[in-house]
Order: sequence, then C-alpha cells, then structure tokens
Amino acid sequence: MATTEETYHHGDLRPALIDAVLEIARDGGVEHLSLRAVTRLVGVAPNAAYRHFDDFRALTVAAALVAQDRLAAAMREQTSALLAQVDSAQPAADAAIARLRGVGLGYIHFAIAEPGWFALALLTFDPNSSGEPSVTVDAQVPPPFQLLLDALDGMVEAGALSPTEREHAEWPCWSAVHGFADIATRGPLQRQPAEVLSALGAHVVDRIIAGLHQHQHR
Amino acid sequence: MATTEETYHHGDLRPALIDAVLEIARDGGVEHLSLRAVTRLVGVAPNAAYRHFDDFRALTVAAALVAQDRLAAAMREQTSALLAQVDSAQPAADAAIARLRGVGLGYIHFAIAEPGWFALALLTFDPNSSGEPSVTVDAQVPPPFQLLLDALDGMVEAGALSPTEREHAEWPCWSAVHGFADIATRGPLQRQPAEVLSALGAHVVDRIIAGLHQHQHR
DNA sequence: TGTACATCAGTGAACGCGCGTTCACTGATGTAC
DNA sequence: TGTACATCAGTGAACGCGCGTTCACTGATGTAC
Repeated sequence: MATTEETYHHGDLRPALIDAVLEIARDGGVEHLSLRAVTRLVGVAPNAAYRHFDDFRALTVAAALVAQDRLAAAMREQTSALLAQVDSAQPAADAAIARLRGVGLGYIHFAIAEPGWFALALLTFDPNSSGEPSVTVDAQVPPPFQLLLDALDGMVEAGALSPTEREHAEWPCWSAVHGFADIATRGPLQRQPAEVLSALGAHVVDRIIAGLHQHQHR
Repeated sequence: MATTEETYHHGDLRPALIDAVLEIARDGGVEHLSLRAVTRLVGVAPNAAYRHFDDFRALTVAAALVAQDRLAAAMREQTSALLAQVDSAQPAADAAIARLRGVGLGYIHFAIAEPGWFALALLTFDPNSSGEPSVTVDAQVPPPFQLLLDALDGMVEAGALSPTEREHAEWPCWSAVHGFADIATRGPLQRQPAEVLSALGAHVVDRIIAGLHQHQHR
C-alpha cells in the first residue's frame, strides 16, 4: 500500500502493528491475539516488533488505548445525536438527561457493534494487571469514564440531580451499562439480534438513570 | 488424606480434580488453570484425568458448575439474613424488597470475597463458547439467575412492582450487579478495601432497585 | 555531486517453555468358580 | 477359602504446537565531508 512495496524496511511498522492488533481483535476476539499472529498479519518477522515496543504487552496496551479512544468517540457521537433531538426551548434538565443517556447508549452500542474492540479496550481496565506497583502516573481517568463523570456533573448543573444524589452516582451508572455490555457481548445474550440488544440496552440505561433519584421507599 | 496413602489407584480422582480446579482458581485466578497444573496439584499424571473427563474443557465446566452453585448458595444466605431482619408486621413489599436486595448483595459479596470462584462460575456464562450448536438442552436457567427471576416475581406478588415494571426487569438488575462485580473484581476498583466495595455495592443495588419503578420524567 | 560510514530497521534461526492429547503399558481391584 | 482372570484406574514417555524472547546478522537509509 505504501509507495515502495517489497522494501526491506517496512517504513511504518509501529502503526501497522497497532492496526494489526485492532484487526485481529475485531475479527477473532482478544483471545486470538499473539505477537506472532500480529507480525504474521503485517508480513514481518516476529522479533521486528521489538524495534518499536518493549514487549508484546506494550504493543497490546498501545492498541487498547486506541480502542478506548474509539469507544469514547462513539459515546460522544451518540451524545451529540441525542442532544440534537432536544429542543432548545426544553428545560436544561432534558438536555442533561439526553447527554447522560448518550453516554450510556454509546457505550452499549459500541460494545454490541464492535465486541472485539470493546474487549480490547477493557484490557486497560485493570490499572496494573501485571501486579507491578505502577508508580507511573497513568492516574489520568480513561476518556470513556470521564465522559460519564462530566455528564453526571451536567445533571447537577441542570438541576436534574441533587448534589447528594450525585455522590458515587458514577458507580451504579457504569455498573449497569458495563454489566449489560458484558452480558450482551460475552454472556447469555450474545446470540441475540442487535435490535433486541439495543432495546434491552436502552431499557437498562433508562432504569439506572431513573434510579439515581432517591425517593420514597425506606 | 484417604485411608490408603500412596496407592497406585487414587480412588477418588474425579472429585479431587474438581477440587483442584477450585483451589487453583481461588488462589491464582482462572488464568492459571491448566490440565497439567490441576493434575500436578492432585499428584497424578496429566492423562489420568481422561479416565473421568472427555477433555480439559469438560473438567473445567464441571468445576464451574460447582462454583456457580456456591454463588447461588451465597445469594440464598444473604437473602435469608436480610429477610430475618424484616418484621412480620411490616408490609409484604418490605420483605420482597429485602429478598431482591439479598439476591444482589449476595452476588456482589461472593464476587468480592471469592473473585477466583466468581470468575470460574462465569465460564458457564457463555452458553456454548466453543461455537458448537449446543443442541444439548442445558437450556435450564442457571441457579443464580433463577433466584433473581423468583425475587422479581415476588416483588410483583407483594405489590412492590407492577406487572408492566416487571417486564425485562431482570436485565437492568443483573447488569448493574454483574457490572459492579466485574468492576470490583477485574476493574479499576479491584484494589479497594472490602468495606469500600461493600458500601458501593450496596449503593448500586439500591439505585437499580429504585430505578425499576417507572415514574415521572419523560 | 559523490563517496564513506554510522545508524537504523529489518531478517533468520534458535532457545526453552508449558500446553492438551495420544499411545502402549502396568499395577490394583474385585468377581466367578 | 483360594485362585484365575477380566476390568478398571492409573503411569510414563512422547507427539506436535504455538508461544515470547534472544542472538548475531544484513540490507537500507541518510548524514558528513
């Protein structure tokens, strides 16, 4: 594809390797990922990857961050789409709710549409899975989660949620949406058609948003 | 441990293998499971397992079903404990809610207390992960999920939930609880102390139960 | 503008590993007479 | 009660596999003069 085919030097190997990880994860799932499968796909010797990454894990993490960004992008798009349907004459709370719904539905739809990428993005889920102290400040919040936090803050600003209700609200929200994505992706719903999953996902999102308000019982 | 040590025949190998799977999953996580690790732990040749199981997957599934039963048992215990705190003079709805909370909290607490077993139980999550048609009628609902369905039906009987609200209610419930368990177990909350997880988990359960009621907004 | 040479980005072969599974076997068990 | 023998439940060695990583290498690139 590049200008000079068949050169000894690949020329653009680093991004090509990341692309290959994404392609394999997309088609076959994360469990098919391996250094050798990735380099094989690119058409390069296995050890060539070591010019660009410390080890296979580092390559995998680089690709996972790309997948995570795509997830965040999907969430932003969904949010925009829902916000566009809100009339500016409507109360601010309506827009805030649309935004929060967009965050949740975007997450779920991405998982359904791209289960392989979704699973890949989750590899960065565990802050330091190799058990190392992780003194490194990757402490920054992952973009998808930040979108949720912002949407919840927006709910408070719009008066759709009280400051008390806002406290820890990210966990019920993320739990519900993430749990549904997991169930739809790896679990018992995985063979259901996309429309069914989409409808159930919307139901999950609506129920958890409704539940953020503390009312009567108890 | 058995009466005759050092015999050529183990004598009770099948359950011993299942126990070994449970022990490895408990201590090291599902990712440390292998036929060889399991037989090594029992002190038997790797191929000895083939006397009792078709292949490694079958052994793994047998152990996963045990883990699933233990999860269900934990859920039942938690439910009983919460129900015991409900005065019989209180309205039926209170008991129904306590029962539903018990189901959710039991799931979450089991995941926190025994993450390895929880992960093992999830291996039966996917109805037929090897891609086979699975004509076999393992169609019966897994015990933990059945407990949720029953608790939700109990909510309707007690008048704590309308039949309309009951529809598909299992998905928001399971999504929230399962998602939290995943986040607490494999995700960003995994290094948090048990008390924090327990408190957040309770919050998640309460929010999703509250959300089952369809009210005002929209 | 042309050449020398350091640097860079790949190759090729090999390593040691643990895996699931197979094969032909052998020792122990328990039943029939 | 004692022996013959089929059955059962293990052993031991080997298989082929794909893996991540290492080593010494070589061809291509680009800079200095």
